Amino acid sequence: MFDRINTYLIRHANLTVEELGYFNSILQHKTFPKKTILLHEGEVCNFEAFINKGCIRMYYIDENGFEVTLQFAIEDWWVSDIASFHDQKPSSMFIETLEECELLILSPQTKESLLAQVPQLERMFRILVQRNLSSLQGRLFKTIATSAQDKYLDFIKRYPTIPQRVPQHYIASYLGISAEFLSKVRTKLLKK
Amino acid sequence: MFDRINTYLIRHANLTVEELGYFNSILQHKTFPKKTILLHEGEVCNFEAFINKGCIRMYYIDENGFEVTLQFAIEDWWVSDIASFHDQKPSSMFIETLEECELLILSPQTKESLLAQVPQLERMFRILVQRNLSSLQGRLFKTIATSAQDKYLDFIKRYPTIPQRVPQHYIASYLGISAEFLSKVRTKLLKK
DNA sequence: GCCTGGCATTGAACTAGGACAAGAAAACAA
DNA sequence: TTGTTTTCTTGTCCTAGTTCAATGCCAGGC
Repeated sequence: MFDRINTYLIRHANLTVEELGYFNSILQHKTFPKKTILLHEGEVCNFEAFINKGCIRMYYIDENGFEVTLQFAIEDWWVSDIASFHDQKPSSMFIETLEECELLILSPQTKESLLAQVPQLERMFRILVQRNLSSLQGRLFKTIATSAQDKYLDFIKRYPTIPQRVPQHYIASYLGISAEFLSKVRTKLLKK
Repeated sequence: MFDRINTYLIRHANLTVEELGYFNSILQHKTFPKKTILLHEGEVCNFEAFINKGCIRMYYIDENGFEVTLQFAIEDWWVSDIASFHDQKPSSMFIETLEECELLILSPQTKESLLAQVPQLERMFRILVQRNLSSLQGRLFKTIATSAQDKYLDFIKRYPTIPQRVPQHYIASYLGISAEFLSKVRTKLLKK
């Protein structure tokens, strides 16, 4: 049950066996069926979850019902609305399971005490957020600067396993194009 | 010289007078004329700089010379390509002064020793990056989901002082629209 | 005082991608 | 198996925003 996260932790922080054990001991293990909404817009996000198994999508919806997928997350990823979690303020996004999911969960309180007990995790989480930030920067650039086709090609190159796991129209909403147009882009690519 | 940053530090971390003094003591104070490129694409970013005075722009350029402004930064902001700075790998962005700038600079080494001396700063920097991430998430959403006009209105509301300080075509490149179209949007708004 | 180069504006022609509608094809449930 | 829902495709028409080119504007250097 803790194999994945321990492998992850060993790679990203060097903890003693006791620290690792403590980390494991405060995690809450939960499973959720497919299509469970873990966080609604307007709610406060009270989890930071490590995905042990499954696939999750984070997305926004605007006034007109238009959806933008912010992120797909699979095994070994952390999911949370960090801003909401950290400041305990209402979130403006949704988080939803796309498959049955097995999660290891930190609450704001357990995370606090974890950081108090194992201060060097502060650094691990910082680096995690930094990487996230940096990849989001690159994505914003591509979203603005490149064509639908290039964004799609880039996506399947970067995340080769995702297209097999999630409906195509969610990928469109990640790329910032309509589902119909993505379909057209794909047929054009297949003809070559 | 350290007024601004100390006000900032007191607000964001609670340091003792000695810690504050130590922080100040390792900062490198530098000024740069307008239009100085502080970081070129391909270079390793070796600064994390607090803006004491001035205005800075971070941007990407693609193969065709198309520019995307990632960020404007003014007084009280930190600027750096965090990924490049942290991993000491080549950056893919440019950082340029738009006005004469007065900066307080950390190098990778001084930042390391600062964090070693004053561990609770680890948290301050993490929160800084978290806020950044969260606002970039919101921006990506708006970039994808809203019209040019709404993006512009949102921008001037969020950053009311920026339009007076930077050329308009840079704002267009921040919003992800052409300079010409921004001009058309503006004249349309003025007619109302 | 005048020239020069960066900015902003405007218009005309064009295009990438959107919206809508309708059908086909999977996926799922019972 | 059959009905139901969700997903994917394809075509037609449409529009927000681009590109290009021309013009004017002003700020700064000498």
